[in-house]
Amino acid sequence: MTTYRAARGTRDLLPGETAAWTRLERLVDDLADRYGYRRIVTPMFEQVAVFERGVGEVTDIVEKELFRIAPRTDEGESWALRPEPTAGIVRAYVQHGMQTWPQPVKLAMTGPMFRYDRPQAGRYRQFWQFDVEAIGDPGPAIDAEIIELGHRVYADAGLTGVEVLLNSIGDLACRPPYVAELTDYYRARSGELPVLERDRLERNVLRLLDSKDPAMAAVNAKAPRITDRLCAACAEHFAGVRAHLDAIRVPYRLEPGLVRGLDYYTRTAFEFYVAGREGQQQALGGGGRYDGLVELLGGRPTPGIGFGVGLDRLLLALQEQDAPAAHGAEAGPTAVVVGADPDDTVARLRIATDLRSAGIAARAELGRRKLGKQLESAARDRAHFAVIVGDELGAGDVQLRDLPAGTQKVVALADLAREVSRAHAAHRHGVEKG
RNA sequence: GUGGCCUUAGCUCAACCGGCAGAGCACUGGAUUGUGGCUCCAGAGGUUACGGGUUCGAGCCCCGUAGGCCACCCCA
Repeated sequence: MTTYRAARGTRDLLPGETAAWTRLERLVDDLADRYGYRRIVTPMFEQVAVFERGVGEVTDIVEKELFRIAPRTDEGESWALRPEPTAGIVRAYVQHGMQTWPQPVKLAMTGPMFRYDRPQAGRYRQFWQFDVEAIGDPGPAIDAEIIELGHRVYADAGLTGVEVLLNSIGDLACRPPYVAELTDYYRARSGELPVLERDRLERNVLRLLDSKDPAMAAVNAKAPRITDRLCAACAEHFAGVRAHLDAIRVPYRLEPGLVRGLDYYTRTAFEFYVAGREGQQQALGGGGRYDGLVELLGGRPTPGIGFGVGLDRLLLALQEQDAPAAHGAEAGPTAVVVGADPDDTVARLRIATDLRSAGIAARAELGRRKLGKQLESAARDRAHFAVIVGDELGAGDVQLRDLPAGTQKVVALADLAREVSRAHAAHRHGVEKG
Protein backbone atom coordinates (compact mmCIF):
# COMPACT_ATOMS: atom_id res chain seq x y z
CA MET A 1 0.00 0.00 0.00
CA THR A 2 1.00 3.63 -0.32
CA THR A 3 3.67 4.64 2.13
CA TYR A 4 3.50 8.39 1.78
CA ARG A 5 0.40 10.39 1.15
CA ALA A 6 -0.64 14.00 0.82
CA ALA A 7 -1.15 15.57 4.23
CA ARG A 8 -4.63 15.51 5.71
CA GLY A 9 -6.91 18.07 4.15
CA THR A 10 -4.65 18.58 1.13
CA ARG A 11 -4.86 16.94 -2.25
CA ASP A 12 -3.05 16.53 -5.54
CA LEU A 13 -4.63 18.08 -8.60
CA LEU A 14 -3.92 15.57 -11.34
CA PRO A 15 -3.60 16.45 -15.04
CA GLY A 16 -7.19 15.41 -15.76
CA GLU A 17 -8.47 17.96 -13.26
CA THR A 18 -6.06 20.79 -13.88
CA ALA A 19 -7.58 21.66 -17.26
CA ALA A 20 -10.77 22.93 -15.63
CA TRP A 21 -8.68 24.50 -12.88
CA THR A 22 -6.46 26.39 -15.29
CA ARG A 23 -9.48 27.74 -17.11
CA LEU A 24 -10.95 29.05 -13.87
CA GLU A 25 -7.70 30.78 -13.01
CA ARG A 26 -7.56 32.38 -16.43
CA LEU A 27 -11.16 33.47 -16.12
CA VAL A 28 -10.61 35.29 -12.85
CA ASP A 29 -7.31 36.76 -14.07
CA ASP A 30 -9.04 38.17 -17.15
CA LEU A 31 -11.90 39.56 -15.08
CA ALA A 32 -9.56 41.25 -12.62
CA ASP A 33 -7.75 42.76 -15.56
CA ARG A 34 -10.95 43.96 -17.21
CA TYR A 35 -12.07 45.63 -13.98
CA GLY A 36 -8.72 47.28 -13.35
CA TYR A 37 -7.60 45.18 -10.38
CA ARG A 38 -3.84 44.67 -10.59
CA ARG A 39 -2.18 41.47 -9.60
CA ILE A 40 -0.33 41.29 -6.31
CA VAL A 41 1.53 38.34 -4.85
CA THR A 42 2.23 38.25 -1.13
CA PRO A 43 4.01 35.55 0.87
CA MET A 44 2.07 32.50 1.96
CA PHE A 45 3.14 33.09 5.53
CA GLU A 46 3.26 36.17 7.69
CA GLN A 47 3.94 37.06 11.27
CA VAL A 48 1.16 35.70 13.41
CA ALA A 49 0.41 39.22 14.59
CA VAL A 50 -0.64 40.23 11.07
CA PHE A 51 -3.44 37.68 11.20
CA GLU A 52 -4.27 38.27 14.85
CA ARG A 53 -4.90 41.90 14.04
CA GLY A 54 -6.02 41.55 10.44
CA VAL A 55 -8.49 38.75 10.97
CA GLY A 56 -9.24 39.18 14.64
CA GLU A 57 -7.88 37.52 17.76
CA VAL A 58 -11.19 36.13 18.93
CA THR A 59 -12.16 34.51 15.64
CA ASP A 60 -12.08 30.75 15.14
CA ILE A 61 -9.78 31.34 12.18
CA VAL A 62 -7.09 32.65 14.51
CA GLU A 63 -8.02 30.90 17.74
CA LYS A 64 -8.10 27.35 16.47
CA GLU A 65 -7.56 27.16 12.71
CA LEU A 66 -4.30 29.03 12.30
CA PHE A 67 -1.59 26.90 10.66
CA ARG A 68 1.33 27.94 12.82
CA ILE A 69 4.89 27.38 11.69
CA ALA A 70 7.18 26.10 14.41
CA PRO A 71 10.05 28.60 14.73
CA ARG A 72 13.39 27.15 13.65
CA THR A 73 15.57 29.13 15.92
CA ASP A 74 15.46 31.88 18.46
CA GLU A 75 14.70 34.46 15.80
CA GLY A 76 11.90 35.46 18.07
CA GLU A 77 9.31 35.69 15.35
CA SER A 78 6.21 33.61 15.17
CA TRP A 79 4.78 32.80 11.76
CA ALA A 80 1.66 31.24 10.37
CA LEU A 81 0.44 30.23 6.93
CA ARG A 82 -2.08 32.73 5.67
CA PRO A 83 -5.70 31.71 6.41
CA GLU A 84 -7.06 34.42 4.11
CA PRO A 85 -5.57 37.02 1.78
CA THR A 86 -6.79 40.38 3.06
CA ALA A 87 -4.51 40.79 6.06
CA GLY A 88 -1.37 40.18 4.00
CA ILE A 89 -2.49 42.50 1.23
CA VAL A 90 -3.30 45.31 3.63
CA ARG A 91 0.05 44.73 5.35
CA ALA A 92 1.71 45.18 1.94
CA TYR A 93 -0.34 48.32 1.29
CA VAL A 94 0.98 49.87 4.48
CA GLN A 95 4.55 48.56 4.15
CA HIS A 96 5.00 49.88 0.61
CA GLY A 97 3.34 53.22 1.17
CA MET A 98 0.55 52.58 -1.29
CA GLN A 99 -1.35 55.47 0.25
CA THR A 100 0.86 57.62 -2.00
CA TRP A 101 -0.45 55.83 -5.09
CA PRO A 102 -3.53 57.07 -6.90
CA GLN A 103 -6.46 55.95 -4.78
CA PRO A 104 -8.16 53.59 -4.64
CA VAL A 105 -5.50 50.91 -5.02
CA LYS A 106 -7.25 48.00 -6.67
CA LEU A 107 -5.54 44.66 -6.17
CA ALA A 108 -6.22 41.05 -7.09
CA MET A 109 -4.67 37.82 -5.96
CA THR A 110 -5.12 34.10 -6.51
CA GLY A 111 -3.42 31.53 -4.37
CA PRO A 112 -3.58 28.88 -1.69
CA MET A 113 -4.85 29.60 1.82
CA PHE A 114 -4.41 27.38 4.86
CA ARG A 115 -6.64 26.56 7.79
CA TYR A 116 -6.11 23.84 10.33
CA ASP A 117 -9.68 22.68 10.18
CA ARG A 118 -11.20 19.24 10.24
CA PRO A 119 -11.54 18.44 6.53
CA GLN A 120 -14.74 17.66 4.69
CA ALA A 121 -15.82 17.82 1.08
CA GLY A 122 -15.29 21.43 -0.04
CA ARG A 123 -13.39 22.18 3.16
CA TYR A 124 -9.66 21.68 2.93
CA ARG A 125 -6.63 22.62 4.95
CA GLN A 126 -5.12 24.03 1.79
CA PHE A 127 -7.63 25.67 -0.51
CA TRP A 128 -7.50 28.27 -3.25
CA GLN A 129 -9.03 31.69 -3.29
CA PHE A 130 -9.40 34.42 -5.87
CA ASP A 131 -9.39 37.68 -4.00
CA VAL A 132 -9.93 41.30 -4.86
CA GLU A 133 -9.38 44.39 -2.72
CA ALA A 134 -10.12 48.07 -3.33
CA ILE A 135 -8.30 50.17 -0.76
CA GLY A 136 -8.83 53.90 -0.40
CA ASP A 137 -12.39 54.38 -1.61
CA PRO A 138 -15.18 54.86 0.94
CA GLY A 139 -17.91 53.84 -1.50
CA PRO A 140 -20.73 53.20 -1.94
CA ALA A 141 -20.23 52.90 -5.72
CA ILE A 142 -17.09 50.80 -5.37
CA ASP A 143 -19.02 48.43 -3.09
CA ALA A 144 -21.44 47.76 -5.91
CA GLU A 145 -18.62 47.34 -8.42
CA ILE A 146 -16.96 44.75 -6.22
CA ILE A 147 -20.17 42.82 -5.63
CA GLU A 148 -20.97 42.86 -9.33
CA LEU A 149 -17.49 41.56 -10.11
CA GLY A 150 -17.95 38.70 -7.68
CA HIS A 151 -21.34 37.93 -9.13
CA ARG A 152 -19.85 37.87 -12.60
CA VAL A 153 -17.16 35.38 -11.64
CA TYR A 154 -19.86 32.79 -11.02
CA ALA A 155 -21.92 33.74 -14.03
CA ASP A 156 -18.93 33.59 -16.40
CA ALA A 157 -17.83 30.28 -14.93
CA GLY A 158 -21.26 28.96 -15.88
CA LEU A 159 -22.65 28.45 -12.40
CA THR A 160 -26.37 29.04 -12.00
CA GLY A 161 -28.50 29.78 -8.97
CA VAL A 162 -25.96 31.98 -7.22
CA GLU A 163 -27.52 34.34 -4.75
CA VAL A 164 -26.03 37.54 -3.37
CA LEU A 165 -26.79 37.99 0.32
CA LEU A 166 -26.38 41.58 1.44
CA ASN A 167 -26.34 43.40 4.73
CA SER A 168 -24.86 46.41 6.44
CA ILE A 169 -23.32 45.95 9.85
CA GLY A 170 -22.91 49.61 10.71
CA ASP A 171 -19.80 51.25 12.05
CA LEU A 172 -18.23 52.29 15.32
CA ALA A 173 -20.93 54.88 15.85
CA CYS A 174 -23.99 52.67 15.54
CA ARG A 175 -22.92 49.06 16.04
CA PRO A 176 -21.89 49.15 19.74
CA PRO A 177 -25.29 50.46 20.88
CA TYR A 178 -26.96 47.89 18.65
CA VAL A 179 -24.88 45.04 20.09
CA ALA A 180 -25.81 46.21 23.58
CA GLU A 181 -29.48 46.25 22.66
CA LEU A 182 -29.22 42.81 21.07
CA THR A 183 -27.47 41.40 24.11
CA ASP A 184 -30.24 42.71 26.36
CA TYR A 185 -32.83 41.22 24.04
CA TYR A 186 -31.34 37.72 24.15
CA ARG A 187 -30.51 37.87 27.86
CA ALA A 188 -34.14 38.59 28.57
CA ARG A 189 -35.02 35.44 26.66
CA SER A 190 -32.10 33.23 27.65
CA GLY A 191 -34.58 30.66 28.92
CA GLU A 192 -35.73 30.10 25.35
CA LEU A 193 -32.22 29.66 24.00
CA PRO A 194 -30.58 26.27 23.39
CA VAL A 195 -27.56 25.65 25.63
CA LEU A 196 -25.05 26.11 22.82
CA GLU A 197 -26.54 29.45 21.88
CA ARG A 198 -26.42 30.64 25.48
CA ASP A 199 -22.62 30.29 25.39
CA ARG A 200 -22.39 32.27 22.21
CA LEU A 201 -24.49 35.01 23.74
CA GLU A 202 -21.52 35.98 25.90
CA ARG A 203 -18.86 35.33 23.25
CA ASN A 204 -20.31 36.85 20.11
CA VAL A 205 -23.90 37.99 20.19
CA LEU A 206 -24.11 38.75 16.48
CA ARG A 207 -23.51 35.08 15.71
CA LEU A 208 -26.88 34.22 17.26
CA LEU A 209 -28.55 35.93 14.36
CA ASP A 210 -27.37 33.40 11.79
CA SER A 211 -27.89 30.36 13.98
CA LYS A 212 -29.13 27.32 12.13
CA ASP A 213 -30.90 25.94 15.15
CA PRO A 214 -34.63 25.81 14.28
CA ALA A 215 -35.47 26.67 17.86
CA MET A 216 -33.87 30.05 17.27
CA ALA A 217 -36.07 31.03 14.37
CA ALA A 218 -38.88 32.47 16.48
CA VAL A 219 -36.55 34.36 18.82
CA ASN A 220 -34.49 35.71 15.92
CA ALA A 221 -37.53 36.84 13.97
CA LYS A 222 -38.37 39.39 16.66
CA ALA A 223 -34.79 40.43 17.39
CA PRO A 224 -33.87 44.03 16.63
CA ARG A 225 -32.26 44.41 13.23
CA ILE A 226 -29.01 46.23 12.61
CA THR A 227 -30.44 47.75 9.48
CA ASP A 228 -33.09 49.46 11.64
CA ARG A 229 -30.41 50.84 13.95
CA LEU A 230 -27.89 52.24 11.48
CA CYS A 231 -26.68 55.76 12.07
CA ALA A 232 -27.53 58.33 9.40
CA ALA A 233 -24.17 57.98 7.63
CA CYS A 234 -24.34 54.19 7.51
CA ALA A 235 -27.96 54.19 6.40
CA GLU A 236 -27.12 56.57 3.60
CA HIS A 237 -24.16 54.43 2.58
CA PHE A 238 -26.26 51.28 2.56
CA ALA A 239 -28.98 52.93 0.49
CA GLY A 240 -26.26 54.05 -1.91
CA VAL A 241 -24.91 50.52 -2.29
CA ARG A 242 -28.39 49.21 -3.07
CA ALA A 243 -29.11 52.01 -5.53
CA HIS A 244 -25.89 51.28 -7.41
CA LEU A 245 -26.60 47.55 -7.44
CA ASP A 246 -30.08 48.23 -8.78
CA ALA A 247 -28.66 50.51 -11.45
CA ILE A 248 -26.37 47.79 -12.79
CA ARG A 249 -29.06 45.17 -12.27
CA VAL A 250 -27.36 42.91 -9.78
CA PRO A 251 -30.02 40.93 -7.90
CA TYR A 252 -29.48 40.53 -4.16
CA ARG A 253 -31.33 39.43 -1.09
CA LEU A 254 -31.21 41.48 2.10
CA GLU A 255 -30.08 39.22 4.90
CA PRO A 256 -30.17 40.93 8.29
CA GLY A 257 -28.52 37.93 9.93
CA LEU A 258 -25.36 38.22 7.85
CA VAL A 259 -22.65 39.45 10.22
CA ARG A 260 -18.96 39.96 10.76
CA GLY A 261 -17.95 39.92 14.37
CA LEU A 262 -15.10 42.38 14.47
CA ASP A 263 -14.78 46.07 15.12
CA TYR A 264 -12.88 47.01 11.99
CA TYR A 265 -15.37 45.40 9.67
CA THR A 266 -17.87 48.04 8.75
CA ARG A 267 -20.99 48.62 6.75
CA THR A 268 -21.28 46.46 3.66
CA ALA A 269 -21.18 42.69 4.18
CA PHE A 270 -22.09 40.16 1.49
CA GLU A 271 -21.82 36.50 0.66
CA PHE A 272 -22.40 34.35 -2.38
CA TYR A 273 -24.49 31.23 -1.92
CA VAL A 274 -25.56 28.65 -4.42
CA ALA A 275 -29.05 27.22 -4.23
CA GLY A 276 -29.48 23.49 -4.09
CA ARG A 277 -26.34 22.81 -2.10
CA GLU A 278 -27.39 21.65 1.30
CA GLY A 279 -24.97 21.38 4.13
CA GLN A 280 -22.27 23.65 5.33
CA GLN A 281 -20.21 24.24 2.23
CA GLN A 282 -22.72 26.33 0.33
CA ALA A 283 -20.86 29.57 0.98
CA LEU A 284 -18.91 30.05 -2.24
CA GLY A 285 -17.40 33.36 -1.38
CA GLY A 286 -17.99 36.60 0.36
CA GLY A 287 -16.54 39.83 1.48
CA GLY A 288 -17.17 43.20 2.95
CA ARG A 289 -15.92 46.58 3.96
CA TYR A 290 -13.11 47.00 6.49
CA ASP A 291 -12.72 50.71 7.03
CA GLY A 292 -10.74 50.20 10.23
CA LEU A 293 -8.20 47.63 9.06
CA VAL A 294 -5.48 49.74 7.42
CA GLU A 295 -5.17 51.85 10.52
CA LEU A 296 -5.09 48.75 12.69
CA LEU A 297 -2.11 47.43 10.74
CA GLY A 298 -0.22 50.67 11.18
CA GLY A 299 -1.38 52.83 8.28
CA ARG A 300 -3.39 56.01 8.17
CA PRO A 301 -7.18 55.68 8.47
CA THR A 302 -8.16 54.32 5.07
CA PRO A 303 -11.37 52.70 3.89
CA GLY A 304 -11.30 49.40 2.07
CA ILE A 305 -13.49 46.66 0.68
CA GLY A 306 -12.89 43.28 -0.89
CA PHE A 307 -14.07 39.75 -1.39
CA GLY A 308 -12.77 36.26 -1.83
CA VAL A 309 -14.02 33.43 -4.04
CA GLY A 310 -13.31 29.87 -2.97
CA LEU A 311 -12.09 28.22 -6.15
CA ASP A 312 -12.34 24.67 -4.78
CA ARG A 313 -15.97 25.19 -3.89
CA LEU A 314 -16.71 26.93 -7.15
CA LEU A 315 -15.36 23.95 -9.07
CA LEU A 316 -17.23 21.54 -6.81
CA ALA A 317 -20.47 23.43 -7.41
CA LEU A 318 -19.83 23.42 -11.16
CA GLN A 319 -19.33 19.66 -11.03
CA GLU A 320 -22.56 19.22 -9.09
CA GLN A 321 -24.38 21.20 -11.74
CA ASP A 322 -22.58 19.20 -14.41
CA ALA A 323 -21.57 22.49 -16.02
CA PRO A 324 -19.31 22.37 -19.10
CA ALA A 325 -16.62 24.34 -17.29
CA ALA A 326 -16.22 21.46 -14.84
CA HIS A 327 -15.27 18.97 -17.50
CA GLY A 328 -12.47 20.85 -19.21
CA ALA A 329 -11.15 18.32 -21.70
CA GLU A 330 -7.49 18.79 -22.45
CA ALA A 331 -6.69 19.55 -26.03
CA GLY A 332 -4.78 16.83 -27.80
CA PRO A 333 -1.46 17.54 -29.53
CA THR A 334 -1.58 18.86 -33.06
CA ALA A 335 0.84 16.20 -34.28
CA VAL A 336 2.35 12.98 -33.01
CA VAL A 337 5.48 11.69 -34.72
CA VAL A 338 5.41 7.92 -35.13
CA GLY A 339 7.71 5.59 -37.04
CA ALA A 340 7.77 2.31 -38.91
CA ASP A 341 11.12 1.48 -37.36
CA PRO A 342 10.52 1.34 -33.60
CA ASP A 343 14.24 1.78 -32.92
CA ASP A 344 14.69 4.97 -34.91
CA THR A 345 13.93 7.31 -32.05
CA VAL A 346 16.46 9.79 -33.41
CA ALA A 347 14.36 10.59 -36.50
CA ARG A 348 11.14 10.88 -34.49
CA LEU A 349 12.67 13.14 -31.84
CA ARG A 350 14.38 15.30 -34.45
CA ILE A 351 11.20 15.85 -36.45
CA ALA A 352 9.14 16.57 -33.32
CA THR A 353 11.76 19.07 -32.20
CA ASP A 354 11.61 20.84 -35.56
CA LEU A 355 7.80 21.02 -35.33
CA ARG A 356 8.02 22.45 -31.84
CA SER A 357 10.53 25.03 -33.00
CA ALA A 358 7.93 26.05 -35.57
CA GLY A 359 5.41 26.58 -32.76
CA ILE A 360 3.43 23.39 -33.23
CA ALA A 361 2.18 21.30 -30.31
CA ALA A 362 3.87 18.03 -31.15
CA ARG A 363 4.57 14.81 -29.29
CA ALA A 364 7.09 12.22 -30.38
CA GLU A 365 6.51 8.57 -29.78
CA LEU A 366 9.83 7.70 -28.16
CA GLY A 367 8.98 4.23 -26.96
CA ARG A 368 10.06 1.27 -29.06
CA ARG A 369 6.60 0.07 -29.92
CA LYS A 370 5.49 -1.13 -33.27
CA LEU A 371 3.75 1.31 -35.57
CA GLY A 372 0.25 0.02 -34.86
CA LYS A 373 0.62 0.70 -31.16
CA GLN A 374 2.11 4.11 -31.82
CA LEU A 375 -0.85 5.11 -33.96
CA GLU A 376 -3.27 3.70 -31.43
CA SER A 377 -1.71 5.83 -28.74
CA ALA A 378 -1.79 8.92 -30.99
CA ALA A 379 -5.48 8.41 -31.74
CA ARG A 380 -6.32 8.00 -28.08
CA ASP A 381 -4.49 11.25 -27.34
CA ARG A 382 -6.93 12.91 -29.77
CA ALA A 383 -4.05 14.13 -31.91
CA HIS A 384 -5.01 15.81 -35.16
CA PHE A 385 -2.10 14.47 -37.23
CA ALA A 386 0.24 11.54 -37.18
CA VAL A 387 3.56 12.15 -38.89
CA ILE A 388 4.64 8.69 -40.03
CA VAL A 389 8.37 8.26 -40.51
CA GLY A 390 9.36 5.40 -42.80
CA ASP A 391 11.33 4.48 -45.89
CA GLU A 392 10.25 7.75 -47.55
CA LEU A 393 12.66 9.50 -45.23
CA GLY A 394 15.46 8.50 -47.60
CA ALA A 395 13.88 10.78 -50.18
CA GLY A 396 13.25 13.50 -47.61
CA ASP A 397 9.54 12.74 -47.25
CA VAL A 398 7.15 11.59 -44.51
CA GLN A 399 3.51 10.53 -44.49
CA LEU A 400 1.17 13.09 -42.97
CA ARG A 401 -1.97 11.38 -41.73
CA ASP A 402 -5.11 13.23 -40.67
CA LEU A 403 -6.32 10.98 -37.88
CA PRO A 404 -9.98 12.02 -37.56
CA ALA A 405 -10.37 12.08 -41.35
CA GLY A 406 -8.40 8.90 -41.98
CA THR A 407 -6.67 10.47 -44.97
CA GLN A 408 -2.96 10.51 -45.66
CA LYS A 409 -0.47 12.08 -48.03
CA VAL A 410 3.24 12.36 -48.65
CA VAL A 411 4.82 15.63 -47.53
CA ALA A 412 8.39 16.76 -47.93
CA LEU A 413 10.12 17.15 -44.58
CA ALA A 414 11.06 20.69 -45.58
CA ASP A 415 7.37 21.59 -45.95
CA LEU A 416 6.09 19.63 -42.96
CA ALA A 417 5.74 22.41 -40.38
CA ARG A 418 4.11 24.77 -42.86
CA GLU A 419 1.71 22.10 -44.07
CA VAL A 420 0.73 20.99 -40.55
CA SER A 421 0.08 24.59 -39.48
CA ARG A 422 -1.96 25.31 -42.56
CA ALA A 423 -4.10 22.18 -42.36
CA HIS A 424 -4.57 22.46 -38.61
CA ALA A 425 -5.67 26.09 -38.86
CA ALA A 426 -8.04 25.29 -41.74
CA HIS A 427 -9.53 22.44 -39.74
CA ARG A 428 -10.07 24.54 -36.63
CA HIS A 429 -11.57 27.31 -38.71
CA GLY A 430 -13.99 24.83 -40.20
CA VAL A 431 -14.92 23.46 -36.79
CA GLU A 432 -15.60 26.92 -35.43
CA LYS A 433 -17.73 27.83 -38.40
CA GLY A 434 -19.61 24.57 -38.40
C1' G B 1 -12.25 20.52 18.67
C1' U B 2 -17.24 16.95 19.43
C1' G B 3 -20.32 12.76 17.57
C1' G B 4 -21.49 9.17 13.62
C1' C B 5 -20.66 6.19 9.04
C1' C B 6 -16.98 4.26 5.85
C1' U B 7 -11.84 2.17 3.92
C1' U B 8 -10.74 -4.77 -0.70
C1' A B 9 -5.95 -3.85 -7.46
C1' G B 10 -4.56 2.86 -10.23
C1' C B 11 -10.48 3.67 -10.54
C1' U B 12 -15.67 1.61 -9.65
C1' C B 13 -17.07 -2.50 -6.92
C1' A B 14 -17.87 -8.27 -5.78
C1' A B 15 -16.46 -12.25 -2.24
C1' C B 16 -22.60 -17.13 1.30
C1' C B 17 -22.46 -18.47 8.15
C1' G B 18 -15.52 -16.75 9.74
C1' G B 19 -13.05 -21.44 5.21
C1' C B 20 -8.20 -21.06 -1.66
C1' A B 21 -9.02 -12.71 -2.63
C1' G B 22 -12.30 -11.79 -7.87
C1' A B 23 -14.73 -8.81 -12.07
C1' G B 24 -15.22 -4.47 -15.21
C1' C B 25 -12.52 -0.16 -16.67
C1' A B 26 -7.53 1.63 -17.13
C1' C B 27 -2.28 -0.12 -18.14
C1' U B 28 1.42 -3.45 -21.03
C1' G B 29 1.94 -7.06 -24.87
C1' G B 30 -0.02 -10.33 -28.91
C1' A B 31 -3.70 -11.44 -33.15
C1' U B 32 2.09 -13.86 -39.92
C1' U B 33 6.88 -8.16 -41.36
C1' G B 34 4.57 0.00 -42.79
C1' U B 35 -1.19 2.09 -40.41
C1' G B 36 -5.16 3.94 -35.18
C1' G B 37 -9.92 4.45 -31.47
C1' C B 38 -13.80 -1.31 -32.27
C1' U B 39 -13.16 -6.73 -31.37
C1' C B 40 -10.58 -11.20 -29.47
C1' C B 41 -6.49 -13.29 -26.43
C1' A B 42 -2.78 -12.87 -22.72
C1' G B 43 0.09 -10.43 -18.89
C1' A B 44 1.14 -7.41 -14.95
C1' G B 45 -1.05 -5.27 -10.83
C1' G B 46 -3.03 -7.04 -3.37
C1' U B 47 0.81 -7.59 3.56
C1' U B 48 -7.88 -6.63 2.01
C1' A B 49 -5.51 1.44 5.02
C1' C B 50 -1.95 0.50 9.31
C1' G B 51 -1.02 -1.98 14.26
C1' G B 52 -2.74 -5.38 17.81
C1' G B 53 -6.42 -9.14 19.69
C1' U B 54 -10.04 -13.49 19.48
C1' U B 55 -10.04 -18.20 16.55
C1' C B 56 -7.78 -24.53 14.08
C1' G B 57 -8.61 -20.57 10.48
C1' A B 58 -10.07 -13.29 9.89
C1' G B 59 -11.32 -9.07 4.05
C1' C B 60 -15.51 -10.52 7.44
C1' C B 61 -15.66 -10.45 14.80
C1' C B 62 -13.16 -7.01 18.89
C1' C B 63 -9.67 -2.76 20.26
C1' G B 64 -6.44 1.18 18.74
C1' U B 65 -4.32 4.52 14.90
C1' A B 66 -4.58 7.03 10.15
C1' G B 67 -7.42 8.78 6.14
C1' G B 68 -12.20 9.95 3.66
C1' C B 69 -17.22 11.44 4.19
C1' C B 70 -21.63 13.30 7.09
C1' A B 71 -23.69 16.26 11.10
C1' C B 72 -21.93 20.01 14.61
C1' C B 73 -18.40 24.23 15.28
C1' C B 74 -16.91 27.58 11.66
C1' C B 75 -16.21 29.26 7.10
C1' A B 76 -14.12 29.55 1.46
